[in-house]
Amino acid sequence: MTDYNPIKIEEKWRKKWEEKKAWNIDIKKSKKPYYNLMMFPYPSAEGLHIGNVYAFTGADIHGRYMRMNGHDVFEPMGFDAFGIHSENFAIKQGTHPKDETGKNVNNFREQLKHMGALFDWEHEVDTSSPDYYKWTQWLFLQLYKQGLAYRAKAPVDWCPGCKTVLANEQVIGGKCERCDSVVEQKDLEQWFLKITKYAEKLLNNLDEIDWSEVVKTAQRNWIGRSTGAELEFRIKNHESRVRVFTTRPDTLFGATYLVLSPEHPLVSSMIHDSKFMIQNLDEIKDYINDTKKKTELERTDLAKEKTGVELKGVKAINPANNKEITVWIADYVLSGYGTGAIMAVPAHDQRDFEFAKKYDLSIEMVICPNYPDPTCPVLDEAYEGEGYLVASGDFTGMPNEEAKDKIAKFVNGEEKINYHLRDWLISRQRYWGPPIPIIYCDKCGAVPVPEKDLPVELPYVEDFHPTGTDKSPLATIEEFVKTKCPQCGGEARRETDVSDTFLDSSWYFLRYPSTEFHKKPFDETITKKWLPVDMYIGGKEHSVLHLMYARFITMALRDAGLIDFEEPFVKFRAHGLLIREGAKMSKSRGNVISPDDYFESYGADALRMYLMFLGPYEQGGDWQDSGITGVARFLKKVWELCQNKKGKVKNDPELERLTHKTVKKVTEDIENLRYNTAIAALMEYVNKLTQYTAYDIYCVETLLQLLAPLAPHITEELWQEALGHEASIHNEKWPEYDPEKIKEERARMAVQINGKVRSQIEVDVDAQEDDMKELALGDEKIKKWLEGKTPKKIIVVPNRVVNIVI
RNA sequence: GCCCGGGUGGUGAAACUGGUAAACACGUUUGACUUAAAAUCAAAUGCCGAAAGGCUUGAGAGUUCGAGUCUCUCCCCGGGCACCA
Repeated sequence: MTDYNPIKIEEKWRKKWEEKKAWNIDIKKSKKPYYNLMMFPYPSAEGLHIGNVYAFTGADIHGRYMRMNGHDVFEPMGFDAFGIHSENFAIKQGTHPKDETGKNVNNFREQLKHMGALFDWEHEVDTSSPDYYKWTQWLFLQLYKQGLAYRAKAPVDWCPGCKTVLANEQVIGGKCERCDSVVEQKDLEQWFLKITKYAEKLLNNLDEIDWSEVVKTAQRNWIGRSTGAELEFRIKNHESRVRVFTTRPDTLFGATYLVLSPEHPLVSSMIHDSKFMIQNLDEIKDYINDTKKKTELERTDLAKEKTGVELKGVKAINPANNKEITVWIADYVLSGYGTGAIMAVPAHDQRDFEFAKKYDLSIEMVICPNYPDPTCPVLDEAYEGEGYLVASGDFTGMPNEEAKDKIAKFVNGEEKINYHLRDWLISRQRYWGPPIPIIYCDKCGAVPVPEKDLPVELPYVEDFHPTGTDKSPLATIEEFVKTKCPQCGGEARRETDVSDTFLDSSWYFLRYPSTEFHKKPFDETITKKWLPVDMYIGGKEHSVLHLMYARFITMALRDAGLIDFEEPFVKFRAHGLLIREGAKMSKSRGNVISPDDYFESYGADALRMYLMFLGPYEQGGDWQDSGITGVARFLKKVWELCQNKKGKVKNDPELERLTHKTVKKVTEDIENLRYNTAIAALMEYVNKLTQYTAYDIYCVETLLQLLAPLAPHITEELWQEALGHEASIHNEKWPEYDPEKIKEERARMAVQINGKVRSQIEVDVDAQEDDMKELALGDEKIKKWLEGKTPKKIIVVPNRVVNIVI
């Protein structure tokens, strides 16, 4: 009998599988395609992170399970190698991202090969290779043609750390998601993708797709749909109008002032137009300047007291009651949302209430909870609840919900839906990304690079460091910038910004099956066969980034007639976070687990299984250093079980039942990504088997088949070498169970008195309820407890419990 | 503030439609084997108690013969959104 040497057998099978290309499937001819996708990593210099291994193992088990269920599983892997993260790392190391990336990709690939996953390396993708980013640029051009890519001057978020502008989604609480710097606001001309066009579809489709609920809610929150009305206020003695967005038109009679954001266009025109006769111009200019100096973080700090300035001399007219009201500017009103102006109803909005208190503005209650009792409560905070209208002209007495529509109509308001979602800013003033394929010509304006001229190659630039200006380092490369206009042939300049990394990853799943095609991004027939993706597994940190962008791009490509589906991922599951002994793993804590250490000591099978055993996959796991010995012991037991070929004994009913039960349990658990309990069931099964001196070989075969997706190497070795099968276990069909054979003959029942367990009885499973009752009452312990008292009531749950109530 | 998760032994965690809480593992203790250690095997292990028994799923209330599971109120941890009008 040979000892279990995981390192040796894993190396052996790794080689064999690679030689045979065991997992590669015929993309073109496949009859039962199953696209099993996981989020490709960015190849950092530190190498494969244990969190990657955790994520990929769970996804690979799913793929292997589907494979044994007869599907042609396509499980590609690639590298998100372009982008700020790779570039920042190169800067830190004093290397060049291009040299760095090649090295890291090779390192990652080698590490990934140790996992024993189904990865198909013939379909690898690297977003930084010209063969890939050529099509990222092509994608941009398609969006441009559709009118979904546009250039606009807008207030944008600038990260002083990364020295580039960022998309909205990449600013978390006023800070850069990459480097944590507080972002600043700049007015710059940038390229945007019109994701807002799809806001409604992105939101509505969420109800239909089979995705983890966490991610769906995150996206719903982010899209942030709110319905209301736009109302118009006249300015007294002037032709100007102010439009406001409100979700509470029912409170219009209580609007006692207007607030404009300091950036509101009307504000600057008022300053420059003497007709307005503003009395405190200097004060207003100062306030606007102060606002400009603030970062978004300071401006939106909830803790800070609200500030504002009245536009003295300007009055607006409340359209509901024609009362004159004052007009203010305040930085708590954001220019980017709604119309950049609000009607303030201090009685029914907490923010307005605070502002009104501070500046002593009138607070008029128009919604009252205790109508028709005319006494309204005295407010020490805004009343935001339901009620009936008071002091609201003809609407007085109406329930406020009903009044929303009616008052909006009464003042000719317009129904309006607003979204929190903003267009996707994709320009980056950085080097390591695909140059945006646009040429500027003095005569023709912005001209897209003709598709035949793609890729616009990223030149190898010695000094690729971000400049810190609003220009990318490419702007200093004369040979790159200077070009001819594709339209008129005249002198022209190239766009020098590159696009956001998330554009690279927004379509990579379309590329994988078509990597062999070099003249198109994805082949039509193959795409029809393989997409949308059947299962996508990844982290929830990309809920409103990658996962939303990918959906948007898919919708846009569909509308362009390039694909025929609008949701890229039929099923998405978010895995949990892997932590270590209760704490997050991070470089700064120095508590990051190295997968290589475990590949080389316990082996990949033990590592895979331990990671999955830690807890429910979708919930995350807490790595305990001492824990891996448990699965290592288990694998050793499995090994030994297969070495001693015990005698053939058929029809041990208890063992047969357990075998079928285990098949059922493991099948259901794997299907639902509950790998931890699947492993527990296998452990129980093995513990039982080791107690037997003889059993049918079928038991061991079934065990290995159930274990194969979790521990691919050891099961292959035992299947072929110990049990003598010629073909791979991974080509075996997934075991089935017979529901008839799971049924027990006898059952243990609890006997309770007033709900407390006092004894146990054993019964035939198909016994009559009365027999169970009788057996319970006859039990010695129960008799003692009853002491001759007559039960008031006896409840029998067959094969479970008898509860005697006295 | 709003929206998702979650709170169960010393630890990671199980528990089907409400029906014997703590499966599976780690750790610990004891014993066997060994000169010894490791490995392995066997036994014990929720808490209190010598035992009988009592108590126990974040807290409190409720529904029920019976609640970790359902309802309500509240507390704590993780995450998302947020002066969004």
